[in-house]
Amino acid sequence: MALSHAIMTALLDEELSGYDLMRKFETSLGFFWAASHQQIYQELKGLAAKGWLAATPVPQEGRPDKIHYALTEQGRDALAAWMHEESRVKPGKDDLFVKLYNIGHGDPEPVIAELQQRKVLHGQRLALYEKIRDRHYRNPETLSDARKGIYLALSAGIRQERMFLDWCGEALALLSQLGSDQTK
Amino acid sequence: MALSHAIMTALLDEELSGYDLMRKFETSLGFFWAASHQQIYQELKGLAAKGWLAATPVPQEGRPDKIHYALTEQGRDALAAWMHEESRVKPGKDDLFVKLYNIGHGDPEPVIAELQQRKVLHGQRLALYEKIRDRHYRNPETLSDARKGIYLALSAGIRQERMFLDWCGEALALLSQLGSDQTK
DNA sequence: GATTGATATGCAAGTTATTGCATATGCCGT
DNA sequence: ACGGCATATGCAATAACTTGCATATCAATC
Repeated sequence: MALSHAIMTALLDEELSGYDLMRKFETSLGFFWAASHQQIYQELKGLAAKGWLAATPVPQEGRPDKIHYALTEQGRDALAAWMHEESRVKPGKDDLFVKLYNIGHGDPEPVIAELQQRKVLHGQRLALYEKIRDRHYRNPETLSDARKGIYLALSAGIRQERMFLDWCGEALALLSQLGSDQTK
Repeated sequence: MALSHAIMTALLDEELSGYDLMRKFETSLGFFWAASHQQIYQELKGLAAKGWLAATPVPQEGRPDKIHYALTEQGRDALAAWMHEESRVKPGKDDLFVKLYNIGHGDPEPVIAELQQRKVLHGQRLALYEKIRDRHYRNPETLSDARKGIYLALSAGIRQERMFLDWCGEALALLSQLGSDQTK
């Protein structure tokens, strides 16, 4: 249950609403942690009930009222304690790899098509991440401690996208041969 | 629900028991799809009930009886149809990246320690995967279609491990500076 | 004028995955 | 003799996550 800790981490320096958090998870945090708005709102309630977050309703005009969440002392302590626990890793899951295992037993076309889509997708993401790095994280050594951590997460994202992009190239090259000398 | 399809893919060429599958998921298939034995046994029951797998009890002496599962015609059809569906991707989740975001607000020691562990882990995995590649997948172009797919999955694994290993190096280099000029 | 999209939060039901336990036998080492 | 490990399958409870729906207002677009 580390979604709670990801949320608390996002609240280290600023108060945010569920909606704000949702957008954070769609962009920066989302590079390595996916969460839907339903999950976030539920988790926020749970964390507030536990006393790790403090909820403050913020009335608004012209748009729906929102609720600001802030880290409490207890929340900070819990987060600090969590830093000493062993990290949990859930490897990703991707149908495409299962399909690759399957490719000898049927039409390889859909897999090739998907690989081409992925190549485009990862190319776009790579460009985006590199843009962010070039704008805000030019010289990693000179960054503040907090920003060094963020830079490293970004760097992992960049490396991953580039890796996947290269691999798409290899896969398409190898499978195009296969596509051509197959009878079907 | 693509675990079912991963299982069926493993049964394309051979009958296997739940236990056999479990070991496959711990090794080769496990490179990109994680599943516990509880999940596998449950899924097998479901697939047999659906008619996609045929279960055959195999009495044994000296050890517990087992159940062999084989793909049925229906199962093959379902798998072929699934190949045309859009792939689902679940990105992985890793506490370590959340902790990196957190690193400006406390003791960076545990994160550095974990990075060192990861470096070793990914180094070992990389060596293992490369050994397999060098033994069985030397010349990708000359492989059969089915094995080309498996080679590509392996190649992705190798690239990922190498990428992560390199990144660990970058992270440790950057964070060692941080560790030294911090007062605490 | 009507649809779409952004803002903002939430319930309910279902699926998927994890954790912990349970059983039963045989082999291997000490 | 006894503990631990491999073989082999499974149940039950909980946690985590997805899917579909619901509400309400304002701004912008067609």
